[in-house]
Amino acid sequence: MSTSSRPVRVRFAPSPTGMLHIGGARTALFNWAYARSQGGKFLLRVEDTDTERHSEQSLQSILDSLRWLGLDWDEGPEVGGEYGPYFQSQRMEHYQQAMERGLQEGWLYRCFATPEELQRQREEARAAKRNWKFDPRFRNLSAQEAEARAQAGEAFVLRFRVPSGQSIVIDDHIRGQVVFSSDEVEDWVAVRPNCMPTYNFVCALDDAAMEISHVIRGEEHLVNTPKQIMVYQALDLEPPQYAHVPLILGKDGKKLSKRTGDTALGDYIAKGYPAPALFNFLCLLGFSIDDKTEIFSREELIQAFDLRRISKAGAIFDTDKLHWLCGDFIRKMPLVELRQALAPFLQEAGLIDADDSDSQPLNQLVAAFQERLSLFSEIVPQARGLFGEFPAYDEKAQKALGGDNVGRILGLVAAALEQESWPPANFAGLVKEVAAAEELGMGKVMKPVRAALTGTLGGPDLGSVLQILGRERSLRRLKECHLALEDSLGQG
RNA sequence: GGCCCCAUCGUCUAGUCUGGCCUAGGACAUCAGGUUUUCAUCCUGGUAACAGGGGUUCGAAUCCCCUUGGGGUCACCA
Repeated sequence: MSTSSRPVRVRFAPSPTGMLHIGGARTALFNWAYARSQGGKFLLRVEDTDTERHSEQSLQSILDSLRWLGLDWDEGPEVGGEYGPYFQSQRMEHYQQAMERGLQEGWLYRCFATPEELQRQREEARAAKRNWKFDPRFRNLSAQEAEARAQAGEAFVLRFRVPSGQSIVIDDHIRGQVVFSSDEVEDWVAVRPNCMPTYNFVCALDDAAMEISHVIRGEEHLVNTPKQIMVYQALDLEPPQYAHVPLILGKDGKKLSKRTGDTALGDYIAKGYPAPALFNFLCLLGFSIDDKTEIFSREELIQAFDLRRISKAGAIFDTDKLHWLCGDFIRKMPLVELRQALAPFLQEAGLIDADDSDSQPLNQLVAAFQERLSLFSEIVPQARGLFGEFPAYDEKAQKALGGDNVGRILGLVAAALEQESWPPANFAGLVKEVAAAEELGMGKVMKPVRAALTGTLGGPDLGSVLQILGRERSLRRLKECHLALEDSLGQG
């Protein structure tokens, strides 16, 4: 059967050695989108052949991250499937068979060179500015001798016998035709001395066993592809189709790394990035629906997804645009949802009680800041000044409070406010009256009032601020500020 | 260094396969105005790119070659 007519089966194959990387998340996303757009299957396979490094905790956090992004898998951990197991550490029998076959058919051979020897050879070659491939001494050792040395207990690895003089052609969906010469490929290690197979070997073996039709992965794997294709050829199987996605770059133009910002999806979750915004943004990195569409839903993506619309060049992770997108999502969220998203951050900061998810002040806070947030966590410093203790006056506020008659004005506003029912029906009108009586512009009154109320000059309209603060706290802040100013006047 | 990939505004990109509709479109950022009691939002407008050089062609951002630049990779990691 030709690969093009095979049912679409794609996989994301994380190695549970840490949190899910942003790049990995996007790769998973593209795989998912392709499967969903083609009516195929999206599977997860855990690459845990390096027993030293993998951890259950990493796996859980990776699965959580994928779920958070809304990437559901049809086969894999926790859901099973017909092609399992989906943990490489549980697939040893499969690999064992292939090893034996490879040894028998001669495309795998035992290499007895020690790591130290190889290391030395590499260094020598580097010093002599020579290219070094591998130690060829064992490539043509007779089967009997190799067998004998193995029997004698000598440690060995299994190397893949790379044929010489061949062209390996990859018809990449994104990159077009890429040709490698087999002469450039070393006799790579397929099986470690402890019998654990290595990545390139199991990857091909499992992709074949799981009938993966399309391998969609990061461009850093492009150079591995010839090795994997050779495994298919040795097994007399047809390789899958490939699509190598460009890398996500940091501000420095290099592969995104911790140096230049958060690289783990978990970091973004913790900081309160809205999931649909991050989902959308990840798509925009290296993919476009058309010349205009910036914001789209999962359904619209599935509808429009096409491997041909993935670009070839690497993309810098543009946090400015991400923040804009997040803010846009937040502005469009129904208030109830936004409140639910914000509540955990406020609770964590001790600004609301665990059972307070629907109080009036909270609802007003949410409404007042909806258009001022780009991340959920940004509500915390804002709420702190309104729900918590009065924050210190910032520089601009101090300046606003330093004008002539400010103390007097605050007193007037406070007095007028005290006469009003609560919440005041028309606070702006009230301020206007005070301003008119004092023959001042409205701003001359609003500014100091705002400063007295919030300690700063920016923020939601004061009508909302009053409601969030409540009558008692509002009046207290105004009066305290008023008194402080009168005092300093009296003294000075 | 070898091999491989890539190259449009500062950034993400459309346009490239199937040359002409491109006086190169959109978005973010930025700048300037407007709305608003401040901030934010919102609206309007501006600045800003086909890396360079050769070809091919009536015509090239688009095809070919070279140069330059950037990236990836060279493990008993994945």
